[in-house]
Amino acid sequence: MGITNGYNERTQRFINFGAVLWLFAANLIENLIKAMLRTHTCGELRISDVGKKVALTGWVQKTREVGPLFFIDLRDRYGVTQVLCTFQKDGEAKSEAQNFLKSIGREFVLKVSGIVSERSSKNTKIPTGEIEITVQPESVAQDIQLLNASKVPPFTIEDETDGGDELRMKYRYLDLRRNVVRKNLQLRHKITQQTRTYLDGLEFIEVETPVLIKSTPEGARDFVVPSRMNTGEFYALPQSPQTFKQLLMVSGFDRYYQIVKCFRDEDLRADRQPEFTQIDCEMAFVTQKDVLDTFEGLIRHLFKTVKGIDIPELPTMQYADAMKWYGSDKPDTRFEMKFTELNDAAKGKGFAIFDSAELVVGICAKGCASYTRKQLDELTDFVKRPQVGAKGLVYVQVKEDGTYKSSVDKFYSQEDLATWATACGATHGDLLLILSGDINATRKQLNDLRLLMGERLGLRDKNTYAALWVVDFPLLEWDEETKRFHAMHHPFTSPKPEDMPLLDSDPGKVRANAYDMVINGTEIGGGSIRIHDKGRQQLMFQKLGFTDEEAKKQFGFLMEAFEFGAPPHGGIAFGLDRLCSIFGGADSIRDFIAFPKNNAGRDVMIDSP
RNA sequence: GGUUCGGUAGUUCAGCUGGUUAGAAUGCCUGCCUGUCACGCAGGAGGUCGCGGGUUCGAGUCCCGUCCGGACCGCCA
Repeated sequence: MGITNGYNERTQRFINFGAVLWLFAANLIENLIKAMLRTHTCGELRISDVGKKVALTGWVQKTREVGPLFFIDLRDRYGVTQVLCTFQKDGEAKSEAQNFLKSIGREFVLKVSGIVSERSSKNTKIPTGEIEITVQPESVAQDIQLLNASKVPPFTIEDETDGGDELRMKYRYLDLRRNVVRKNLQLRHKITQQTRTYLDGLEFIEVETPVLIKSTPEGARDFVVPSRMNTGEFYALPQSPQTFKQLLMVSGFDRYYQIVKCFRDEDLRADRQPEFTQIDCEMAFVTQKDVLDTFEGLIRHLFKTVKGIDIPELPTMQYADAMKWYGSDKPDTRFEMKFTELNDAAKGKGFAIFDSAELVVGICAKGCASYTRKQLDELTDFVKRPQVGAKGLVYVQVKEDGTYKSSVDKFYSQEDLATWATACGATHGDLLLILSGDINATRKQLNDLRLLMGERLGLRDKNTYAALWVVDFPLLEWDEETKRFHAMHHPFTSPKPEDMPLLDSDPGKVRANAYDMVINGTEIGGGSIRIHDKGRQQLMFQKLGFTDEEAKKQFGFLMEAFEFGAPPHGGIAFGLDRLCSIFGGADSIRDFIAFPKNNAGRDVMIDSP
């Protein structure tokens, strides 16, 4: 039922009440329609409504004049309805009504009153295509009411707009009139609404936390807000409500969530905005498994209710395996093309580059043996770009006749190459692509190449979804710049108890009770089981290089709270914008945000900052 | 901070090795058209080739600088 249907059905029944009342009723409708701006939306009238007197409002999508026929496509967010006014063809000068209609331009705002009629020529492409609203030429002045004129819009308000990104951002309010962008925001609405439904069903409570808080030393740069009442002092905007949600656990809220804006003052990307929205969640008295189960449930619920898709149970992958097999902590598992490490097979044959490499690792691109020299050079150029940073690329073509052709034939026999091919699972017609060098850098480079090949081979279909958990992240990460360890997730993440002894001897090896949810190669959410013990939290701060004083100044409130009966707890936060873009099949999150910022963090519409 | 691609009509773009008056599509304006719906047909208007400098007989085109936009690297606990 449409938003205005209630009135109309009642009225319509009234009309049919009896012949005696007919005139009275017709009069009443006439007056009601005059008083109301609209009785229906532009998307709801059907063949069954023929004969009704209605009033519609909306924007002029387009006008068409075909001899004495004058068509107007009237658009609102519900759809498009055609309006028709038929003039007599008498060869006389144009009537006032005709001139008025001709003066109506795109995006003018109209109220149109008229009779729903069956079209003599129907349009099967739109839901309202069987009907049109007819207006008599002599009543145009009363029935087509100009509510507001419009300048000619700078780009077409159509699904396939002619407008470029820059212009669309400057006139974002016009861009938002387009179906595609509006649908993205409706998708976002549905995701947040279903998130609330799911979490509410599990006794989660949505609690708002403050936006003016204090600066944190670790993590991204903070946005800062000067305080008028405390001269020279500043608030920071939250990068996440992390400490507050943990305090809510201490308060006994037990299950909290919040769909909340967060702020990070870092450079932007297609999937990164300085202000973004998280689905922020925390639970008390839970193990890691409880958290994973609960939020795997959320994501399955969203796929089901929003996309109508039943996704399979989420596999779990160790961080170490993700790095080894995919060279990334957010593997795109829509396709295999796993890494094969070739150190044993490739070293010791006199090829200095491989011999001196920490890692020799390859992937098998199915059916790509026929790549030309030019295509292979292109791949080499790709990995040698500064953004990827490889020194070179070794390839092995497994020819259809079972012979091997490689860029390192000088050093390796056909038998050597056969060993590689077998290890990589390559058969006739496949192409091995091999990189070597420092272990972390090489994995990262091969990851870039793997994603490129996946793209080329059409293995990254936007309508296919592969979700998984990546678990057992390292607790700490060495920072070359500051020459110290810092928290990979955040300083409140609990180490795995069995790895605690390593904290002194080999801190980089300590694993954390931390996990990410990854969909199609995008990190969609991440969280951890937290430390809830003051002593252990203090120890963590020490390991991170905080003095006791600094720790107390920064996080004294949290550690003091831990002294008042903090329950074991853990949680997760999802990036709502990214989730929306994945559900919408887009690479950029910008079209899922009503008013996004550009590459330079600028809002070009309001011209700020 | 860096890499890279782009900036030409209202808009999206083409414009070769530097060479006459810078083109197309679409939008806009005018006229015609009795069933259009990406209507059709005929005509018309519309340009500081982002900006500044340089090379040259001559620059939209080449060079340098700069501004703006996109993608990426660094960064993003």
